[in-house]
Amino acid sequence: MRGEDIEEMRRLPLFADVDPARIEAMLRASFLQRFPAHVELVREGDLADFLHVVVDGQVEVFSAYRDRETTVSVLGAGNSFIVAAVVLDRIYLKSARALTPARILLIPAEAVRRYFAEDAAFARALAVELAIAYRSVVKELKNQKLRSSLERLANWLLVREEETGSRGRFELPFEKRILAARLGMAPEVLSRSFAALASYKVSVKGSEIQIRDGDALRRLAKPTPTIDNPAI
Amino acid sequence: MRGEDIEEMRRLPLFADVDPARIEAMLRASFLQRFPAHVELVREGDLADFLHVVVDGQVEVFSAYRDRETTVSVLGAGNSFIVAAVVLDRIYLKSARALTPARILLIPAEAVRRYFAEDAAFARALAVELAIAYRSVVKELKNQKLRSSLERLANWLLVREEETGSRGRFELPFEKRILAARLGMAPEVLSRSFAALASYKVSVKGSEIQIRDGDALRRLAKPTPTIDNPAI
DNA sequence: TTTTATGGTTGACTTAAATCAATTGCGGAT
DNA sequence: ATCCGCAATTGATTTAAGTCAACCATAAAA
Repeated sequence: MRGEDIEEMRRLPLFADVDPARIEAMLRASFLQRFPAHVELVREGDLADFLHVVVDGQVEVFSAYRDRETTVSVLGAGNSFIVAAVVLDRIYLKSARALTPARILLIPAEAVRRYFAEDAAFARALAVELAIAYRSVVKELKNQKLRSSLERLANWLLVREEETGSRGRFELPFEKRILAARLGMAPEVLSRSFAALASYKVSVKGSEIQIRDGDALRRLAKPTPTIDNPAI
Repeated sequence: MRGEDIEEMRRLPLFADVDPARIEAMLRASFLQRFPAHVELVREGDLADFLHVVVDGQVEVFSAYRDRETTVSVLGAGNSFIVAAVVLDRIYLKSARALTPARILLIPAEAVRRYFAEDAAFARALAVELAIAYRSVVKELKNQKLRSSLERLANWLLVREEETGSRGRFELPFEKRILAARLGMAPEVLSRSFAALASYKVSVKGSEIQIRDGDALRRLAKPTPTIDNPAI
């Protein structure tokens, strides 16, 4: 990996408070690689070989079972994935593919485990990363088990709206069929859910969403921090 | 906490490789408490005050939303819970109640965070604990999103059968309505699913389950390690 | 500009699961 | 042994979501 790239990567939250010399050593063993869209990055069932960090682009994390497939999350710049499999030296539980052309930082699993064992600050950073990841999956599980499709969509829209600056309109960050898989419904159900949200003053024109009555949508969505607040 | 209790607790996986003096200090600040059945141990939304470890008895971890409620997991001796909330100093995402009379080890959150910051071995033990917990929630999310009720029940039975020594018969470890909530279905659906499994040679008599044709059940369940193997 | 491929929408229908209501079964208390 | 209370089951029905098929919209390629 090149010096300037290393400079860019060392600020990742993964390396918070870690001795710079150690970060440097880890990064020197790593690869910053470009992938075209649609490429499979990791395959469920394989032994974890690299810790992945999305530098730019979008990555879809998904899982297939029999003839079904579901999207677990869609990651953007700064997100790392498959940390748990790397730390435990286990197989991947999920697959991942590039949704757009993407740059991914690949840190060899064996290096991650070595520094995890040697460097207390890095072990703590990983623990914090894992704790956050754990909580977000728990929220997602509750979202799935406790809500209908329409409620999941309504809440997703509210979170997105907030994340994009609460200006009452925003672009979908990816295709609707990906959103449908992410929210755990068939694409047709997503279409109909959007149609149903018209009566709550939500307009959809292609990938452009407009929320013309946030309060009405919130009354439907009934958001709760222990599912919807990504910061807690 | 009493000396003999401390002796019993220091062998917990949470304390693997941690300096005995530090374990002792942490345990001296802790409480080993008895709770009667049905008591609420932690409430979703409260700030995490203690790391909980089940010493004996059963604990149901659940979450309520609007007029619905779902069981996230049922824990037994040796399991710790709400590790992530304690490490991050955040609110609980889930509630917990004693399902049976239970003894719980309560380690003050503030002590956990102090030793997490000071003791590298403890930080690592927590990271491993979190990584394992993370992976089990991911499996559960996939189980929910990719399988029907009947498939979830069939796979749960196979896992249980294996865990109890593969002898073709075992007892349900808790009430059927808890199992229904755990598997994400209404109690009536569980009843009907059990009835449907009769044609796969599964007999149910109260809480006694008999699997008379494991292969037939496996053909229906189609278990996959990345959802069903608790060891990976 | 037309063609073509693909994503998205809509309609009709099926299936899975939840709900409501009425019993039944069972274990503990008396 | 009998009663009580709750869990579990069963039946009838509703509702949510998935499926299949046709069609429409849009954007890239010819």
